[in-house]
Amino acid sequence: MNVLTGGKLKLVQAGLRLITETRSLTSLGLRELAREAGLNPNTFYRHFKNLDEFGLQVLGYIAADMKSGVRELRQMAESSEQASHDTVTYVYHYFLANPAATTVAVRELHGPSPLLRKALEAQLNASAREMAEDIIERQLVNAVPPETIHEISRMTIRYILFRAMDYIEKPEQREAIQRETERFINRQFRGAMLDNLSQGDIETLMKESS
Amino acid sequence: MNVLTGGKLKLVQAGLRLITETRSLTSLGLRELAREAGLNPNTFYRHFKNLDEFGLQVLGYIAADMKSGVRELRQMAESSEQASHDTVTYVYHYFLANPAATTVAVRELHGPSPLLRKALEAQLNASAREMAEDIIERQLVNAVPPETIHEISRMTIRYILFRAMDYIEKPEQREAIQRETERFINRQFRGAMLDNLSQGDIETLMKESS
DNA sequence: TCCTTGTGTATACATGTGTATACCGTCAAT
DNA sequence: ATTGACGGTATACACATGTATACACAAGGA
Repeated sequence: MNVLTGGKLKLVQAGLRLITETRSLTSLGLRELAREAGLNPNTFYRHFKNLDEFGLQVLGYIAADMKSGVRELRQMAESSEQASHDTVTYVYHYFLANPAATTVAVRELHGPSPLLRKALEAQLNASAREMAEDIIERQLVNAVPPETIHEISRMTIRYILFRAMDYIEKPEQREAIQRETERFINRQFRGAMLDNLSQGDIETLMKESS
Repeated sequence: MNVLTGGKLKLVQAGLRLITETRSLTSLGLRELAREAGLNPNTFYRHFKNLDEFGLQVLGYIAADMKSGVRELRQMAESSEQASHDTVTYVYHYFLANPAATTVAVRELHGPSPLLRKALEAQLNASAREMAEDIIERQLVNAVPPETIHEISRMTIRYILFRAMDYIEKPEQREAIQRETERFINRQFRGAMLDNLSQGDIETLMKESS
């Protein structure tokens, strides 16, 4: 049984709630958690060996959740422009719907715990790989070699996560952030098409097209 | 007198030392700090009102230091490729030489304290503005409108900071990270040159050049 | 000379923390 | 019907934390 019930669920939810407010996963206290969950402090031990295990488990659930979310992303899209727009829209909406999970991910990705950092990085790389393979399979940008697509995917995933906090916290900037992210992606891929051209080549190319 | 002396200096240094190890600025304790500094816990109060003020001051010193470092960046560079290479080299070396300051910046940029976050963001935006104005003044990429240069600068600054932790912690990846970052910047600017072209335009352009 | 100011120390207190031990109800299996 | 695991509780302990008050001592100006 992998699903959360009862006290364990309450504790995890309490953790996510606290994190969204002001805290970070690694700074949560056992008593604090129990208090927020409305349980006796010692109940914590019924479900987790210590706080590290708690953190890892929370991360695990978040990862599973995100993964199932991203999987739904495999949709139709005619062009790469279209794809980037759709993807960005979807991902940001996901972040907005799961602010706690997003905050955890952003905070702990550079947080003080090497354990959590490693786990999160693996998770991000997996997402990036999926994204890249999707792009390659659907031949959205076949002018760019696969390895470059993977690299850009990794960058993009991180950039989006980076902007996610602002997206969540500053509603009036959401549209701007989303468009900015789309520009980011498009410039990366378009720029990558010119990777093997020298700067001189590009300058003459630009003059020709004007 | 803006320079740090005696106990105050010791406390700030202790803070930076602790942060580089495992901690984050906002999670530092007053007693912990004093212990690391070899001082009596209450000496802390002689210099700082509370831990928030301590954090802000530390950030202030870091910001001042970084600013003076970045200012030295205004150097000669023939082309934008050359400039991006030089800049990236310099910035990463700076990070390497100031791991504590870098770690603080990365951690707190998305950390739990809104106060520190705001302060850091302002600092980053200032750096990005400087970078953009430098690029514009020296006409390194005059095919791209100023507003776009500013946008790319903001993205770049954040991306570099993002990668800084890996750069510091994984020596064997440093070269790779640096080259990756250069590609990032070049693709952004090259991609931006094509901003006002449709996807069809680009495809024909690519075919012509082959 | 005295007095103030700056810096560091010592002691003390209330509060919060992680953890250990022991107790209790529910419920399913034997 | 008894047993044992599971989830939850109560009490207690040792320790760390932020903070308040009071003391010490050096340097400098009046």
